[in-house]
Amino acid sequence: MATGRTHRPATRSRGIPEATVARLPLYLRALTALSERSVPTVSSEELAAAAGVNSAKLRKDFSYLGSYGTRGVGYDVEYLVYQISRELGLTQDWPVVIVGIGNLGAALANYGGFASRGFRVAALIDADPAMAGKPVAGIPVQHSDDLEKIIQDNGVSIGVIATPAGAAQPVCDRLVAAGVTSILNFAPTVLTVPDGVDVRKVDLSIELQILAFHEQRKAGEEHPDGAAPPAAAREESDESADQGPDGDVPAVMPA
Amino acid sequence: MATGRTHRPATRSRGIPEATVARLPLYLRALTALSERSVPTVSSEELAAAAGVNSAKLRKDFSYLGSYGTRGVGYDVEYLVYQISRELGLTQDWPVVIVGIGNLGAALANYGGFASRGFRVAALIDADPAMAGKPVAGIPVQHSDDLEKIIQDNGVSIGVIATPAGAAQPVCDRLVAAGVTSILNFAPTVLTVPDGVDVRKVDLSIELQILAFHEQRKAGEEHPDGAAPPAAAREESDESADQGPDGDVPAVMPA
DNA sequence: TGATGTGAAGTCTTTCACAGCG
DNA sequence: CGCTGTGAAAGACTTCACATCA
Repeated sequence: MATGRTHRPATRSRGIPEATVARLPLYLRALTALSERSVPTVSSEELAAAAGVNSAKLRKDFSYLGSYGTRGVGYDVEYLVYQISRELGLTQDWPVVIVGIGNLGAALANYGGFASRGFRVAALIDADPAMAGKPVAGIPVQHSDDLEKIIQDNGVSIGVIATPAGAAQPVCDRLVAAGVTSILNFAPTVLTVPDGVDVRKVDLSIELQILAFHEQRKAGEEHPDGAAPPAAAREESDESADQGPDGDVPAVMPA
Repeated sequence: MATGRTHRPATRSRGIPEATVARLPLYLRALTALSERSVPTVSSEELAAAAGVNSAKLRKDFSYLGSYGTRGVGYDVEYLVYQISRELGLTQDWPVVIVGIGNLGAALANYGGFASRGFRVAALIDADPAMAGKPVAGIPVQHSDDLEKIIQDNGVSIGVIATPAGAAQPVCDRLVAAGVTSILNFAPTVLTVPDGVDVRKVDLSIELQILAFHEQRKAGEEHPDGAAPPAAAREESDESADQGPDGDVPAVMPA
């Protein structure tokens, strides 16, 4: 998931497994929906279904947080929402900067889910002087010359990189030097950061390639030519989360 | 709601571990960069560094594909590019539809990495009649009434959902019914699909929350001192470190 | 000689299955 | 009685370390 390139070992966080941390937002979303419907309690079974995981996993996950349920009853929705929010650090405000206000950066700036939970777009930064001052999603774009000052003035510790691949590492370096310790990278490139800095990547291209891999398999197994199909051609489904790096590769095809 | 959730057994595809599949695109990207620089061969060490993984992992990953290296020398770049491309199914054309042409959908449509590698945006679909006919990224948006026909006419098996959360499941259902078997979901919601359909999700909000979790820990563990110094990125102790002080204020929850 | 390929060991994650509490 | 919480078992993934071979 993240952290310095210098392969960091198991980054267990305060005893909570990374896999569990990655699911907490999922649970939180499901719980929030229940909360809005004024549902008072949920069983692990119900909540698990809503979050798309199995109930044993969910209970195990929650066990890392503490014993927040009631046997024979389930979990108190409001209480759990609060506990998970706190665990995730969402009870505080996180100013975020987005660097690279192109199509994607602008879409991210406009994305509602951003501001929704503790995250606040503190500034938009772009290297193009022509963009400076132009408002995007109601926020004026600032020039990257002022990146360091912007980070410091706003106490930003989370940065989102939505620049072209080539600009990503330099931007990353500047963000880190200015004090950013968490980066969400949308550029199709691997970022190198010092220890203590977390990087998560989101990469359309990688996700598509993974889908293509499975898709190819399905096609191959479905109707195996004219022979008898090996069992049924099913499997997998479910959903997944995760990050994904990489990005650009023309299809070459030597012999 | 068929939650065919009954544990899908395999997490492996054709003997290739899922974790490995997820890294192949990374290797491919690194290899392509080398190829463009006309580098003839790479060692596992070099390639691993470029892809941001460790060399043992990379060698193990490649071992699932076959023995494509030469002892004492390394891997032939062009040959590996081809082998991985083939394994990922990138030697064929994958028509893709994007449903939901809002800020994000439009950004995705414009994203170059899309078309670059075997993936081709076959159609853009939106529910807003006002969008119909309007070209985005040079492709005219079509109305969702015609979704099924569009899927079938173009032989689409991969769909990208960039609609608001509420529309995602219905759109997903229609895509699947029309023949789509792989879905990349950008909507912040859990999709339920029948077995045999793959879903991968990309969720900004979840990624940020995961970062916030770690960020919060850094701040708390830093120097159990006063305020947290920004610039100096402290590192997290690797390994174990089970003990996370984090004596957060025992929270009382909101009623 | 030098780097791959790979059993084996180690670590993390998921799942099972049931004790135990409300 | 129902559902949580959790040891224990199973499984997946990573890392080690070295035999192996070009």
